[in-house]
Amino acid sequence: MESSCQVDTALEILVGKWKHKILFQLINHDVMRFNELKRAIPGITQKMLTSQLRELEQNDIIQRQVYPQIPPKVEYSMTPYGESLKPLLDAMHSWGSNHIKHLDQLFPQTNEQ
Amino acid sequence: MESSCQVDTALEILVGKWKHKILFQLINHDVMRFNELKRAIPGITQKMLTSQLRELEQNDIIQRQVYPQIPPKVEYSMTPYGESLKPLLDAMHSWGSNHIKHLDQLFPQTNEQ
DNA sequence: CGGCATCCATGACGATACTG
DNA sequence: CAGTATCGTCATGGATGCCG
Repeated sequence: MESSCQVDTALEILVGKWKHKILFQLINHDVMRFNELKRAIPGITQKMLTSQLRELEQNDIIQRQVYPQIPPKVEYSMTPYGESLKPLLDAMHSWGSNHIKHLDQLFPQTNEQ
Repeated sequence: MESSCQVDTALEILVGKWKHKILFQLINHDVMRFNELKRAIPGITQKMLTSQLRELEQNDIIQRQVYPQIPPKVEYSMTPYGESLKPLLDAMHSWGSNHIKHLDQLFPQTNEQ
């Protein structure tokens, strides 16, 4: 286990343009259905939502509960283990917010989105 | 300043397959020259190293010191502000390491690299 | 030594249509 | 409702060559 950089491991869970947004929703809502997530994350396509959910599920970050009925019903929620990501996400959010301010001090003119 | 997700901001500093490896080196070495970094990060190309260093510099994470001499000498180091990333990187590394173990418990057979 | 310019491969991501 | 399948696009990253 080369300890050089398990940062990659953590990053792989979070990058992808959508994963952390999905997690943000699930952390704050406990349980959400597929379309509920889709509605909550503007711009995401079914394809992306599906694939990202699958990856998060495979990493035991979220869990998927299927109700075999018509119409189908699928619920997503954080796993207990997945909750361990919250402090990290909070820390990143916090650092990110501060970074915006920092850049603002450095370049007062520019407006970074 | 929509607070929905400044996680992106933090991620943008760290993703890119190389940025956090560069930071890892600079955090542990104080000052490094261009080729020193290149040697320390197996597989990286000049192009990538250059571009990533530029981006980190623009975000005030690292600083670049040029010595106008022949042959050229350029030194890179963390900025004081850049040091504020260290706790975050440590937390990510720590979580990542633990995640490897966690996956190992879930899927004892598989060997994730 | 420390770059920059150019070209190219890959895969992440998006748009759209179809299905149980 | 919650997907799968297919196709297209574009940014990221890689290989190579030239330069002060």
